[in-house]
Amino acid sequence: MTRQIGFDSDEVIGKCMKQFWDHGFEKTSISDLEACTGLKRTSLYNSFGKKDELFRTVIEFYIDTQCVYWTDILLGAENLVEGLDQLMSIMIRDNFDKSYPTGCLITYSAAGMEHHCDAVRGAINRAHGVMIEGISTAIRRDIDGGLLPYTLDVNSLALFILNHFQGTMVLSKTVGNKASLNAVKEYTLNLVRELMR
Amino acid sequence: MTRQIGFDSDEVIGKCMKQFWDHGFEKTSISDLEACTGLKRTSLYNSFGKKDELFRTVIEFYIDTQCVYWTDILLGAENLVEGLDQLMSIMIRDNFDKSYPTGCLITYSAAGMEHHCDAVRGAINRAHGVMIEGISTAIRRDIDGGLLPYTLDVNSLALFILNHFQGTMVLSKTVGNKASLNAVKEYTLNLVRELMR
DNA sequence: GTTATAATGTAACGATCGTTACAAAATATC
DNA sequence: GATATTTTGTAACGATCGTTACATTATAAC
Repeated sequence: MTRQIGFDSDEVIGKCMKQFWDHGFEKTSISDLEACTGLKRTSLYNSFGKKDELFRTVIEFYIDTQCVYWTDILLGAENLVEGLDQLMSIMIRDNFDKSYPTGCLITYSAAGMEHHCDAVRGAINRAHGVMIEGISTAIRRDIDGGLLPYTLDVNSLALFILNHFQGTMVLSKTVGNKASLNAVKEYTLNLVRELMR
Repeated sequence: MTRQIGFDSDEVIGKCMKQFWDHGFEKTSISDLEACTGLKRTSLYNSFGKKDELFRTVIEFYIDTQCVYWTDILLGAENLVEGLDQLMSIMIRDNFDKSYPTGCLITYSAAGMEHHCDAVRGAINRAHGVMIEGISTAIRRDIDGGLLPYTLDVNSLALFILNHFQGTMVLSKTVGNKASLNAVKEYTLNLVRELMR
């Protein structure tokens, strides 16, 4: 009975995500979003609401793709150390892959936490929650397998690892050097290995 | 021969610093700076140049006060572990002190690195450099004192510690909880303690 | 007190921002 | 093919942005 929408929603969200990821919320204008999606602002507003709401949708999309991509690597490995090694290597590699934005959309957004509306702040917190949950699952699996002591505080170790991730996402903006970040990686890996004895 | 300036320069820079620290570069308008300093835009432009240039000056001021405040704590302690323990505790405490902005001006600015001009990017890098230098000095002191092995790679350990700092500055925006961040701190401290054996 | 110089105050500039009103074009149902 | 409905395109809205031109006020040197 009516005209059908002429674009794939996920594809558009993906393009917006890349734009926000690259330039941040403030520095991405509606005109930028028009340019990167090929759509007119009216279509964007009709389908995704205001800039705030679109950004929230973008973060959810980021969680469903990027965060899940990361936790899948972590959980696809034999054990925590193996998974961390792979994941951190990939994070560093991707940060120097010019075809993708540097850093992390969530890290960037969390740094400007106060400027966002409740819904966006909720999404940012959810992203951290997803990462913590993925890491915690990997830790618990190793505890159950007898690789890590059952006395270990899962939450705080998971937060330590997330702390490392966030730090690396910041440093990859200033340290233009893969080797240095890989050296940092080794320290964190060694720490986890120590826990296994 | 001419009218004298009617304000203390450092005091004004300090007020601008707090504003940028709290709200970031983009979200701080010239009107905001007028409001927080009590000066008119003309005076700000006359004394400090354009927004970019003022921001650069603010970052230098941040280095000379905040970064030096941190490295002084690190170097004022008996050894690296002691210094790190004190410094991290103070960082966490200050992040929850409502009378001061949360997080770190440099972390925030580094996250949006690409949007800044060359001069500002240079200042951000210099800030990281100052921190690395401070940490490295503390490490070398322990090596010289026989507390740490002389085979230790100073640069990468310093970067690992800075990585931890940056992570914590990000997480303090989402983790509204001192105890969690202190638990993370303990992991990093234990790692450094392990290096001493 | 006159004069030169610089700080301050007022007001506006053009540009860009997010958002919306409204007309035009397109398509599924009848 | 006519009708209803929704997407698209055009254009503008008011607000705010960083910046500047210019008049005014204040002060040091003569």
